[in-house]
Amino acid sequence: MKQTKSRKAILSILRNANHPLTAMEILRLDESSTLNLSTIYRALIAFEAEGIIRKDISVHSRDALYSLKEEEHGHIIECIKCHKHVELDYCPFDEANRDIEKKTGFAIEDENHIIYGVCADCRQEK
Amino acid sequence: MKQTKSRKAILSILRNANHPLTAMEILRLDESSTLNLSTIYRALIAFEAEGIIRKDISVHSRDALYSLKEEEHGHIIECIKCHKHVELDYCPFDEANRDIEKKTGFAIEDENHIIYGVCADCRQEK
DNA sequence: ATACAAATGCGAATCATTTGCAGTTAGCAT
DNA sequence: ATGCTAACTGCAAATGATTCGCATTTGTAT
Repeated sequence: MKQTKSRKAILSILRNANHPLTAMEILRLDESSTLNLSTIYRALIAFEAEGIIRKDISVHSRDALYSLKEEEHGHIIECIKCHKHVELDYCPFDEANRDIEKKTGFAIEDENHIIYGVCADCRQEK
Repeated sequence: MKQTKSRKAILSILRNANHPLTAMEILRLDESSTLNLSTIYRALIAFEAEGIIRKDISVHSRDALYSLKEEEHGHIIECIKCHKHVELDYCPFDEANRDIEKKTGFAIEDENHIIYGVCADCRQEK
């Protein structure tokens, strides 16, 4: 995989953002305005194949979200009523994932970083 | 919400299938060949709003998967290399989800029915 | 420096999903 | 039963994120 200016810029944008980004957001966050959408998509595909980044798709929107993979990861909890996001700074699924690995032989990647639920506020309104 | 022939047919197809379906698959599984894709999509949106069905989107394909919500639910484990699907007939996240609920006040919906990993075969090939 | 595979930019193609609109129904009230 | 109306449907066209073809450029190994 070649180290190009575009790819460095994309990684840097992902690194600086503290939340997952869409391809379009990466385009807009590029200060030099030199990135091309196709290039971004192709780079993201390459990064994902390398295991450098993660791709998430929220059920409520059509576009994919990309974020750097880091050793420690948390999760985003999204309210299915008001779409509010709350961050969880640890992974509560480690144990369950190890259990699945034992039972299925799969090496679980824990790629589902968006957890859905109804937040306390929306629960009360009911 | 009106009970129409189309909607009954769609629910019946979802009920008979023992795995999540795309809108196109529902169309093809309609024996009477009377369903229309737009109708299917609109019905699925309505069902989802009612909380009757669940919508999943795999990171590796472009189309959404729909399945009836049932009291007991399992998960699909998808290999990120060969895209093979394996079904898990129970939910390994109950405990973790209860933990998140306690910590955040969210009522977790456990909507991520697709779990990603690398299957035993693909792990060996490496 | 040279060479060649990999990456890029542009526009055009894909294709699941949505939408507009005119015609049809379910289901409630009379 | 009958009528009414909002909800539903069918069709074709629009949408919009993502992908692709191809000619050109660039990174890096030799």
